[in-house]
Order: sequence, then structure tokens, then C-alpha cells
Amino acid sequence: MTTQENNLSLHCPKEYLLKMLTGKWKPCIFRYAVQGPVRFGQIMKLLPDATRQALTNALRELEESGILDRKVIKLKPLHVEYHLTELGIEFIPIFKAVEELNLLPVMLKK
Amino acid sequence: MTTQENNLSLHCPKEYLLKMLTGKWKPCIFRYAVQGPVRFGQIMKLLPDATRQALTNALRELEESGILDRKVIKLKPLHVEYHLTELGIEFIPIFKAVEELNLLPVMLKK
DNA sequence: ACAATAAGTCAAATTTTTATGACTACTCAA
DNA sequence: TTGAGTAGTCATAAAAATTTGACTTATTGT
Repeated sequence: MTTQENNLSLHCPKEYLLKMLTGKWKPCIFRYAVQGPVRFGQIMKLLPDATRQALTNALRELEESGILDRKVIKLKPLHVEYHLTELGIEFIPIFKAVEELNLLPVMLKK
Repeated sequence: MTTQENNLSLHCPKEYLLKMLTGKWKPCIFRYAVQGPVRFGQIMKLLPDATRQALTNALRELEESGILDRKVIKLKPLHVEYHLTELGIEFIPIFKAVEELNLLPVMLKK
């Protein structure tokens, strides 16, 4: 493993990967999507502090990363559904690892 | 789980946790530290694109998060050693999960 | 006393990310 | 044809993260 290969920020898939899941809202959205397909307005309600713009950005990025898939549902009032792709499903273990950590001691120190 | 509890960015430990490990250089430094204690100058050489300032920032943040411990070694030329704390060790599974992903297909699409 | 090495700090500039507020597109139903 | 509902876009502003380049501290060897 050379120095260059170790520089995650520029060359390594691992950093690239973490970037896919980070940002102010992407982790939240990802976690909702794990539960099942989510719609735009639904996320808006679940994350009242996020703006439309913030959510569309996050959703576009998750889409571009190949984690979420955008599906327009032509029903009564038009809907847009986002759901995990196969790749997205592969990311679940990362969140599982995160959730398995007991952060209480850390939070309390703050 | 209420809406508020789900808003990782503001209220949930999971987002707080992800924040501990993200940023331009923190993941790299963390991965080095997993191998064993690292020194400032050593990291500088390993990450030639990172500036002193960037590294001290990252190291301070990792320290404040309780992931790394800073130890001054009063030897020949003064040294500063950073090593994983117990909490830091608990983070390893997250990176393991990251490393277990096969990102080749993703990288190729870009 | 002086230079060298290791590990920084500081203020300012730049870049990236996120927020604000106004406006748009499409579909359906009355 | 008008209005309601859903899902946005766009330009700009503000905030946060990162970089730049000069300066600092502490210790040791000569």
C-alpha cells in the first residue's frame, strides 16, 4: 500500500464511500429508506428542520451515488418514491455497526 | 421513535457519531491509528496533500471526540504520539463494514 | 549562544456546504 | 379554467470547512 493509495481523500474508495453517506441530512434519509420506500413530502415532515432545497440536494446526491433510486408514481396526486438500490442495501451493515455502538458515555461527557 | 429522535443531525447520537469520523482527513488518520500509534510528522508524510493546519484540526477533533489520545513523548527530539482510545477501538467495526464493501462497480461508473 | 528538529499556532482567504425566499411544472377534480 | 396537491428549480446569502503563509515553542546537539 503506497502513500498515494492511503490518501483516502483523493484516491481511496473508502473515503469516497463515507462521503456518500455523510452530510447534514443524508444519514437520516438513508435510515428512513432502509425501512421502506420514502416520498419527498414524507421526508419533509419527518425532518421539519430541513428545507426543500436541502432535501433535494441530499436526495440527488444519494441518487448519484447509486444508493437511492427515484421512481415517479403516476397516481392520484403525482408521487415520487425513493427506495434503496442493491448498492444501497449493501450499505446497511455500516449503519448497523454505527447503531451497535453505545454512545451514551460520549454524549454525557459533552 | 419520534420525529425529533429521528432527526439525526440535531438530536440523534448516530449522526453525532458519524460526524466524529468524517471530514477531509479524519478517516485517513483514524485508519492509520488503527495500525498503531502515529506521530504528527509521520501523518504529514503519509498525507502529503494535507496541510499542518488541516492535520492539527483533524487531530484535535478526534481528540475531543475521545477517539484519539495525545501523548507527549519527551525523548531525543520531542515527539507527540496519537493512539486510539478504548472508544476509538469501538469504532473499528464501522470501518470494517466500510472495507467489506466492494466499491469497484461504483468507482467505475463515475 | 545558535541552529536544527518536531509540533505546533494565528489571521486571513478560499472553497464547500447549507439556508432563504421566490418561483415553476405536472396532474387531477370541480 | 381555476385551484389544490406534490415535487420540485433557481439565484443569492450565510455559514462551515479547508487552505495559505507567516510566525511560535520546546528540546537537544555543537
